[in-house]
Amino acid sequence: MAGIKDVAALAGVSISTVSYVMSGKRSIGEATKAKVMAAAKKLNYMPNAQARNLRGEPTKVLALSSPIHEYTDYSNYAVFFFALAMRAKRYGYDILLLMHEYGDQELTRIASSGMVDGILLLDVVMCDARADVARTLDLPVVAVGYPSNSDGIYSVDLDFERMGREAIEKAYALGHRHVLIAGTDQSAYEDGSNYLVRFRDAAAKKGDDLGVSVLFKPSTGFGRDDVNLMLDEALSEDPDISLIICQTNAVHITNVLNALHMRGLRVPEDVSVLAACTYGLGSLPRKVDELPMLPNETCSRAVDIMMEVLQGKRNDVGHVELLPSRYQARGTVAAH
Amino acid sequence: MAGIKDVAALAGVSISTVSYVMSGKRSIGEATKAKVMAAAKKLNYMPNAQARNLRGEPTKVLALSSPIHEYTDYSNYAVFFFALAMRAKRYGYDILLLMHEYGDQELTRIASSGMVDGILLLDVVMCDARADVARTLDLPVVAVGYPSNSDGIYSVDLDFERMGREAIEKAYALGHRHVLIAGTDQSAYEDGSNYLVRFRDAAAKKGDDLGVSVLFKPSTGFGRDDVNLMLDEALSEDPDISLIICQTNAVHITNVLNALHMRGLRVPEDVSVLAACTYGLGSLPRKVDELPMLPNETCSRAVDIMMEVLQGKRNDVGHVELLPSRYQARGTVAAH
DNA sequence: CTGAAAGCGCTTACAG
DNA sequence: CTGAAAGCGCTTACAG
Repeated sequence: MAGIKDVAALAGVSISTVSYVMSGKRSIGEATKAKVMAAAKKLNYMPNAQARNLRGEPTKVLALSSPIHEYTDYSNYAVFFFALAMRAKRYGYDILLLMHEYGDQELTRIASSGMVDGILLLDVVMCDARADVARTLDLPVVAVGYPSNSDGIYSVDLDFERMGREAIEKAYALGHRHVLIAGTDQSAYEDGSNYLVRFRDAAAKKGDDLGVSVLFKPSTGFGRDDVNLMLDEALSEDPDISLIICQTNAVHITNVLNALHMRGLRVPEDVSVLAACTYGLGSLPRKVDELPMLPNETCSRAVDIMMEVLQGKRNDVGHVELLPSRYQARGTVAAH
Repeated sequence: MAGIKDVAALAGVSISTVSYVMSGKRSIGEATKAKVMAAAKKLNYMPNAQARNLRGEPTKVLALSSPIHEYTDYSNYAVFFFALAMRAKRYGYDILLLMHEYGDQELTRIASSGMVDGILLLDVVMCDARADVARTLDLPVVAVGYPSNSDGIYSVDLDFERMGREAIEKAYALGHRHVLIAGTDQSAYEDGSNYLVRFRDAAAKKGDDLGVSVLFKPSTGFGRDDVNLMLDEALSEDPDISLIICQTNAVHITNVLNALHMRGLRVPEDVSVLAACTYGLGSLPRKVDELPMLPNETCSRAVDIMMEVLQGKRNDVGHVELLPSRYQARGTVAAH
């Protein structure tokens, strides 16, 4: 691995000259510059990043803390990963992956290692230990997700409470008075998975306000039998359900549609179906009205904010940015 | 951010003493050690990784090169990501993500930056430019996948050629003489996606040897209509097809099963269905016989080999390790 | 049992 | 237009 000394020796100049040629921070005689360039190219020289970092230059690496849980859905995760990484790349930043279950220790370790310029947080829970640790670090932290302890970090998220309210308002406007929220795994709600809880609770609250009955059923699984059991329970508790909001995934929703079909219920004539907080259902063969996650939007924004902070353009730690979702109509929600 | 000087000052000792206490590479008086530990804890001190690296210590970071293509399936990717990252974590290594479309320039940059101890390659194509670059680096490179230019790196992969042969051998043994391979997107084959090509070509070759007709149909999409069109074409070209090998994904396979059902064809009585080179179909409601990818096995092995190389335990660059797949019988393949 | 000093590969004031 | 030297935060021979 060629170092700056090797290049200097080969070009017959001092190492500072090599450094200045590489950085372009000083005007250099054409002849010298050419010699240095030739030597650098010949030796395949690139400055050692560690040495630059020691001098206080940015590492051009962002840490991405994304703890893995039992119920972690790899495919949804990947979308966020990629979105963040792609955006970071546009700014010349690489991503260092941290996926410990307990992300907070990890954070301290990486922050003091000096290997990254900032930290991105994924899979944020309502009360996130990492947000508290962030306060003690002298590195900027931007969360995709909105913890309750959000001072000390920057947060970007969809406005899930608004999404929950809008879903029920829309239902109300269309004449629905009995709504079922078919949720995902119970444990995800108990662990405080941010968006699930916010959406559900805001929907329930709005239901109370408007006089819309909102029944919540977490799922025990996504298979046909699980779905049938869930529907049996729900319909026996409230036979008047006319709108089902699925806060789940493609497989589950497919099975819900199948189950309704089997019961002779037409969509949307008899029952309306809406997917909320879901990913990329648009590419599936079976279309459903959707209040989708917008991972690209949130992740892009998170990286943009990180860049603004790193460039010293903002100084409002604790700022929370909530983006609106976009309703995708696909013909499965109708008036009742 | 507290440095070694701060700790030394607070503890009233020299920085070398602090260093030795932290590393444990020298015996230190109990009193001094206690003072240093207390100071370090109080200041939340952790050694700066950049500085250590400059001194030649390992960075404990592995680069993961995983170029993104148009047809990249995020969810499958994620499985490999996670498997590699989890295994690396067991050895105390973090992962630095590189996802440029042209991974080779990226590789040179990272290698000379000194930020990583080694490089892992994902999404390897038949003739992979990155493998050639690897030769010029003085960092170990381990590929998950088996390029044709595999000297200069270490490679780990499933034995897809063997998998292809075994699929046809099994078909032959069960009396099938007309087999359809329903493939994924044509472009994936054209780009030389390693495993797809190896499996298909080995299957075709074995078909020739045994007198089994092997028809290959790439897919134009995974939806119901795409599948029906593909089946129409295939069955008109060879009406005697009795086994369909799907080299695709869950959505596609589901639609193949549906399409067969619609045509009044029973599985496996009339047509057998086998999934090959697929991911985690076991968790889907609809079970299918499968020759699955084993991402955990391959990725674990890749990281293990990387560690062996880093520890100087092996010196056989160019080594290729091919792991056998495991046939998962689930009742959709029968005698004909 | 502990410390002063060299050096890892760079960048950047300070000189000329 | 170019160079000699200090220093980033560590580790480790070299001394005592």
